[in-house]
Amino acid sequence: MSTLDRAHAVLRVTADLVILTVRKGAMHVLVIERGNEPFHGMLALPGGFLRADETLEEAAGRELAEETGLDGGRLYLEQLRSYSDMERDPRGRVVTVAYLALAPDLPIPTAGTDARAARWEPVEKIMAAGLAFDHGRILADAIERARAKLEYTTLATAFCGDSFTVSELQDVYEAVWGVSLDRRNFNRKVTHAAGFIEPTGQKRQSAAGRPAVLYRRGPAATLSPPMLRATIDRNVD
Amino acid sequence: MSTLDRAHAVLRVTADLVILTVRKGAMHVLVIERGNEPFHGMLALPGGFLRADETLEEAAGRELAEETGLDGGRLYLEQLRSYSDMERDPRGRVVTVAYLALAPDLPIPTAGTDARAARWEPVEKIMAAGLAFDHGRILADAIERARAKLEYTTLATAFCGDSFTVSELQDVYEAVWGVSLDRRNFNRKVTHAAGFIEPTGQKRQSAAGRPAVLYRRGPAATLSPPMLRATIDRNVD
DNA sequence: TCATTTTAGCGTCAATAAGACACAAAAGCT
DNA sequence: AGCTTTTGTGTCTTATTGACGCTAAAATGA
Repeated sequence: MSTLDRAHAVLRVTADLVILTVRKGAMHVLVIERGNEPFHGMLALPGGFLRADETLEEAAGRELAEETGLDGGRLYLEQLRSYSDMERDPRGRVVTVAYLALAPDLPIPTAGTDARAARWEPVEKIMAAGLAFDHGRILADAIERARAKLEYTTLATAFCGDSFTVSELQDVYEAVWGVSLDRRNFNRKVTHAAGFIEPTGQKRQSAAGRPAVLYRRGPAATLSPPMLRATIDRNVD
Repeated sequence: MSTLDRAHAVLRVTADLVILTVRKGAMHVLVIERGNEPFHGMLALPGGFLRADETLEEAAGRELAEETGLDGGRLYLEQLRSYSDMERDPRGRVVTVAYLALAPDLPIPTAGTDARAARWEPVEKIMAAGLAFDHGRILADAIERARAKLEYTTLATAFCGDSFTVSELQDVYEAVWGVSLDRRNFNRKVTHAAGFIEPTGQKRQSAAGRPAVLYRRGPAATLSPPMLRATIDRNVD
C-alpha cells in the first residue's frame, strides 16, 4: 500500500447543517451571512471544519450550538449525505458531510459566540436566491429527505414543541408538502396511527374557537399506516 | 480563519462498498479477504482511499470495478452514509463514506487486477462472524436501508436481471425481509402498482410448471401504493 | 395416453382504510 | 342570545388488503 500512498487525497472535512422549521405556514431554513472569503457577504448554511479530536456528529452538534445558539441536544439531527465535487470549495479539496436538523418554531436563534448573523429564511426564497458553495443543492436534498420522511416516520412532531395540537401537526404537513389536507380525515388518521401521538390530558386555548386537546410525541418512530402524499387532496371545504 | 487552522483535522477518506445480492433465497454480501495489515486475513467490505482527482462517487465506482470485476455502471449504487469514529481505523484518522450497491445474482464476480479474493457470503453468516474495522455496523446499516427502500421504491428490481418473473421478484422481497408473502396477492400488487414492472411479451420456462410471463423494470422510481412489510403475512397455504 | 405434480395466474369475499362531507361542541365577540 | 371561529365526531361510499378457492400450462411418470 505504501507505494500508492501518494495517490491518496489528504484533505479537510466540514460538517454543514440544514436546520429546518415551520413558521407562518411555510418551511424556513436557518442561514448565516458569511463574514469571510470566499463568498463574503453571501448566505450559506452553518457549518465548519471537522477537528482532529471529534466525530462528524460531534462537529455537527458543536456547530449547531456555536453558530445558532440552539440547544443541539434537544433537536432531531440526522446525517443527510456527503458531497465531494472537486470544485465545490474554492479553498481547495474539502469534502462536506451534511446534517439535517428539524426544529420547532423557536424564538429567533441568538447568534452564539461566533456572532455571525444567523436567521430563519423561507426555503422558497432561499432556493430562488441561491446559496454559497453547493449549499443550494444540499438544501434541496434536505428538503426532499424531510418530505419523504414525513410520510413513513413520526418525524413531523420534531417540528412541533413538546406539546402540540392536531392542527399544529397538520400545519407542519401542509407547509412541508405544500398541500391542503382535510382537517377531519387528518385528525382521524393521526389519532389512529399507533404510537404517533398521545394526549397529555390538557387543552390549549388559541385566539378564538374551541380549545384543542394537547398531544405529545408517542413512542413510535415509524408510521403505520404511513401518511401518503401520493393522493393529494385539495381542501375546498 | 487562519488562526484556527491548526485545529482542523487533515485526514484521509475512503469509500467502502456494501454490494448486496439475492441467491438461493438468502441475501448475500460481497466480501474480500484482506491481504494487508491491519486485519490481515480477515473479511472486510471492498473499498479504498479517495484519490486527489476523483469524487467519492467516482472512487466507489472505481473500487467496484477494480476489486470485484462487476460492471459498476450497470449496478444500482447509492450513498449510504459516513462513519467517523476516532478508533474505526488503526492506521489513524480515516473517515469513510459507505455506498450501497444492489446486484442481480451474477456469476461469481472475478477478482480484478487487484487479485484479492472477492466472494459472496450470506449476510446472516457474516453478521454473526463479524468483519474488519467497523464494517459490521456498516453492513447492518446497509441492510436496514435496503429493507426500508424495498417498501416504497421500485428498487427490488435492481436485484433481478434485465427481465424477470413475478416469482423471482417475490423471492427478492422474501429474502430481504425474511418473510413469506402470498403469491396471489403479491402478483396483484406488483402488476397493479403504476410503473413498477411491465411485461416484455415473452415467457420463461423453468424446470417444471407453467411458463411465467417475463417483465422488465418500469419507469417509476417510487412505489404507489407502497409494499408494506408492517403487516407480515405468513404463507401457510 | 392420462393422471399426477409443479408452477403461474385469476376471481371472490370480508375486513379495513381512505376520501368526502354533515354536524355537534366549546370557546370568544357583539 | 345569537354569530363566528376553531375543534372534534360520525356516516357514507369507494378503494385496498389479506385470505384463499379455483383454473391454466407446462413436465413427469405410470
